[in-house]
Amino acid sequence: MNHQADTRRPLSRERILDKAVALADEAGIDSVSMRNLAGRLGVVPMALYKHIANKEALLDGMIERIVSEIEPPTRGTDWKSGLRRRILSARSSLLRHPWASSLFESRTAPTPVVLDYMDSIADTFLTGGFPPDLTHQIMHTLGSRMWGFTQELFPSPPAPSDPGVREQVISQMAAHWPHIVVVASAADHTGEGIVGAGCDDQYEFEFALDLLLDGFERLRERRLSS
Amino acid sequence: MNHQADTRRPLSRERILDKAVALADEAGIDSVSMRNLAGRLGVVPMALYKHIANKEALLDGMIERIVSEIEPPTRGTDWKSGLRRRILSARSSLLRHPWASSLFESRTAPTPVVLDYMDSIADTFLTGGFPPDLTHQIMHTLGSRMWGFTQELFPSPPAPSDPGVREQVISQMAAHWPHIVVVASAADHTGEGIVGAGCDDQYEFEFALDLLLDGFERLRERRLSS
DNA sequence: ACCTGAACACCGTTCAAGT
DNA sequence: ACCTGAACACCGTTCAAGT
Repeated sequence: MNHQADTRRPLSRERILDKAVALADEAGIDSVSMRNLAGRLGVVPMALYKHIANKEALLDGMIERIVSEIEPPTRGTDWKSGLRRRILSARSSLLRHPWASSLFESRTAPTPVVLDYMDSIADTFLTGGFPPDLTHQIMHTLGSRMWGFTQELFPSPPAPSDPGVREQVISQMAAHWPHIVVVASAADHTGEGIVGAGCDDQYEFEFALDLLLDGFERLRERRLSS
Repeated sequence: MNHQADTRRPLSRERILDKAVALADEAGIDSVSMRNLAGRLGVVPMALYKHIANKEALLDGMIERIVSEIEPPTRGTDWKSGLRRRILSARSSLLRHPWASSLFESRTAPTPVVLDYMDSIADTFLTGGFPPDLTHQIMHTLGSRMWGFTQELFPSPPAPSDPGVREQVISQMAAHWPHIVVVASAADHTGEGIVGAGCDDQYEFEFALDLLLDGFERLRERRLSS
């Protein structure tokens, strides 16, 4: 038994979720299997099933842990800065656990904790003067950015450390996809301008978030004035 | 052999991908396993490995099929309407295969076909007068909407067909999450206004897309005039 | 009440062998 | 050159049995 299993403490939902999150942080989400997790807890796989219905429930429980870390809404601010702050808090919560955003994407049914968060976001808009139908549309528009993440579909290859090799990779890419290379090299807010290195995810996230929030504000003004 | 395997035709990458797409359409992406797929082709699992490196390569090949269905760029239009048209074409391509967007989300490394598409999107912006750094930022902002989909994180439970039961579910939800119910019921562009039924995904997608495109245009004007 | 052992029906992938 | 058989190291989950 090389995982120092603590067989004295009894198993519990809490202890299982703690270990699941720790295991995912340490070895990636793929290593969170019922069997492996049980092994880490010094227990036979079936022992888990007395505390957690099945694997889906385990994953939902892990999501719950992440969502619980998000800052509660701050009262007394305008909708825009309050929301901005809260979403950036959700983001930092997600960033602490690199597996979290892909797990989020894979879930289909929302749990109560997830609904609580969405309810409070809806409340922020409604209280901020957005009519319900507009709130509906802009919440769809916000999408996963409500949880502080975006799908990273743009290629950011692990840039080779050797500058010569890197140069070569870039020129090979440029032969096939010249516009991608131009655009990828133009992330000049870090002052580097190198493919796969000059892109600051936090900057990009806030850029997109602010574009959306400004867009929402404009729609709200248009509604209120008509 | 109840899957009418055609043992006369030789196996090929094309034939494997055809069957994989058909299998996913018919039985869901989870049923696309190397073993099950091989069975449908009347062949032993290992036979696939002579034509496709591994499961990852199979999934990448399936993505390729989807991306190939997207309309090529139309020359002679302004960047905005050309892009809008192309993205909506990507969307209809994705909608033909319900498993496609979640498969997209799961991929990490872009294939050449994927890079081709992104290169042509970048080209559209650059040719349309966007400087490279702004193009970089707005392509991040566009995110998965470039491919015609958004994560559906808003709860849309399968609405019970019985109106009485439905009424009851809604009032139970309203007890815990009143704002969600208000907002979900407000999708009045279909004239229904019922949770889980009144929401038109295509309308929501176009709403969000247009908000983004308008935002991009405004940023471009600001740059050009400064 | 809580944990265990053995089993079932699956995975992706390897290796050496067949034709 | 292309396909096969057997095996390895895994999955999630069931059931009946132990303490």
